[in-house]
Amino acid sequence: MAKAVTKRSENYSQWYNDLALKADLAEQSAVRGCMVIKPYGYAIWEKMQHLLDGMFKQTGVQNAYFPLFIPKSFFSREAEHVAGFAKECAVVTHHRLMNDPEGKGVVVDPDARLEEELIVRPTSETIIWSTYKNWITSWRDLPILCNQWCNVVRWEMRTRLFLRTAEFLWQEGHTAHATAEEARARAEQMVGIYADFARNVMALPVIMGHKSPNERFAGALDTLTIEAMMQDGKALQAGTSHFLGQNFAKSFDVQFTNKEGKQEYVWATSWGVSTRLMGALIMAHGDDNGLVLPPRLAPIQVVMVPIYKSEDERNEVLAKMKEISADLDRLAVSWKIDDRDTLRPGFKFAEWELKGVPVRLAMGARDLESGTVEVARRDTLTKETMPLEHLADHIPALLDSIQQNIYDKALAFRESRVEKCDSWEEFKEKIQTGRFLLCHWDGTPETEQAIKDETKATIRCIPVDSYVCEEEGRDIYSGKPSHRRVVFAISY
RNA sequence: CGGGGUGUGGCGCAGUUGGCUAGCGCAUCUGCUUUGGGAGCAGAGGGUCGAAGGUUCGAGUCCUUUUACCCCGACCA
Repeated sequence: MAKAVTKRSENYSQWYNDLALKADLAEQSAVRGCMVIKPYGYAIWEKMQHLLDGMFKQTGVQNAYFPLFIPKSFFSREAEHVAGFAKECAVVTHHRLMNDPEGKGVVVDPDARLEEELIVRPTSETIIWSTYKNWITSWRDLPILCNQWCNVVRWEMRTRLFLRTAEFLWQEGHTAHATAEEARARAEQMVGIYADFARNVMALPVIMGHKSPNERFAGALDTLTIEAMMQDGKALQAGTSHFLGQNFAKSFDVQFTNKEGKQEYVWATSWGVSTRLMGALIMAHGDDNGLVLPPRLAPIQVVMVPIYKSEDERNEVLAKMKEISADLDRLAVSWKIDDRDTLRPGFKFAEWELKGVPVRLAMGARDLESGTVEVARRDTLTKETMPLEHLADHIPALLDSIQQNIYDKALAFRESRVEKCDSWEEFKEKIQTGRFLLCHWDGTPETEQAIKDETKATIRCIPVDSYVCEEEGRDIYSGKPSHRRVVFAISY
């Protein structure tokens, strides 16, 4: 096991990469742009899946599964959608291999060319809407509320663990509604769930808002987003929810008979979060000692490290730890006793810190004598010795306090880097220092593009629940009139 | 696709104007001592130096070709 990760302050991206590797979350695969998610990383992802899935189901959403392959013709029905994804699609052209006639291994059989190429889904709107067409005839069939957990492929030029990989895991929800109002409400409801999940489970303060037309999903009329600030002050889009209007219904001819007996196109939404959330977790909370997991997401909430000199001592400590673990089971706290005999305590301390386990209990001869245990918390790296008797009752409160503290810390960090800005000169300078700048914008794509070209900054969102600032002013760049401030930042 | 960089045991690297048996740290294995913050000592194993061709008495080192990966742009959750 290597020593500590690269210092966060020295090289942020290297720190990030180091952390993902050394905390045993994931590694680069030999396959171009692809990632292997290791068991520990996957355990965290599974927990995210489980919690989100529960939240979806409470709103009536059901899980389903649609094919990985999309016939090329489906894909090209919605013009804007194609334009948005065409440049990053993997395409299946053949269905058979053969031995190389010249004996150089295996080659693609030229006779096995597909009549119609299949696109490996970069997102499933098209295949799903071609299916929904068969499901929907009457207003009684609506709404349809489906979600799928799956992988998608986007052939990115440059990739980074979790943040941007050629293949990634996500959930995508696709709903069909009888009215525009209902669809809009659903899109808002789902982004609300994402915000709730980010804030209360991931301890990630996010800004909820609308995307500007430039940043909108290809084919959407409105895109809602949650935007988080990473510890380098850059923005990360952590989840999106789209109001698709009738675009896909029209492209795939999905109509229903309404209560008045008239044919109408259905209204659609889609929404998703991906394994990118894992990247957000690392970048928002991690420190120089490694990952910091919010207790509600930690696969292991409490790790116990025995300290001993003899076999007898070892058995005695482990027996006490078994007792503690029984209490923790009753309290639904997940735990692990690290009884590996080949590693020394100091090593284990460092390793579990690297992995971000919220609470560590250490117990040795000293504690056996005095009936105590050492309790260390990951978020503050502080330790205290406390009597064994009331330990179990103390743990849930401690986990809550860690959860809250991680959120508060991230929020305070963001607050310290969000500011209003009304001068273009100041903007150009400040935006490069990792800040969210609240500025006036004239509402035109041209202005946003010009700002992006000059500074790389984009409108992260037009906020709806924090930093809302409806006031008259002048565009930071063009000087034209504006009615509200929007959030500008450089993003991942 | 444009600009820059790197390929040497599992990982990270050194290798001088071409020279003798290719080296170091980490990791691995064995033994003993250790164990309350990433252990110490002793020993051992592991390499066709990215690939192909060339120059030379002699190439990790020079030349040509090629390939892979990384970083900075364009594209993006």
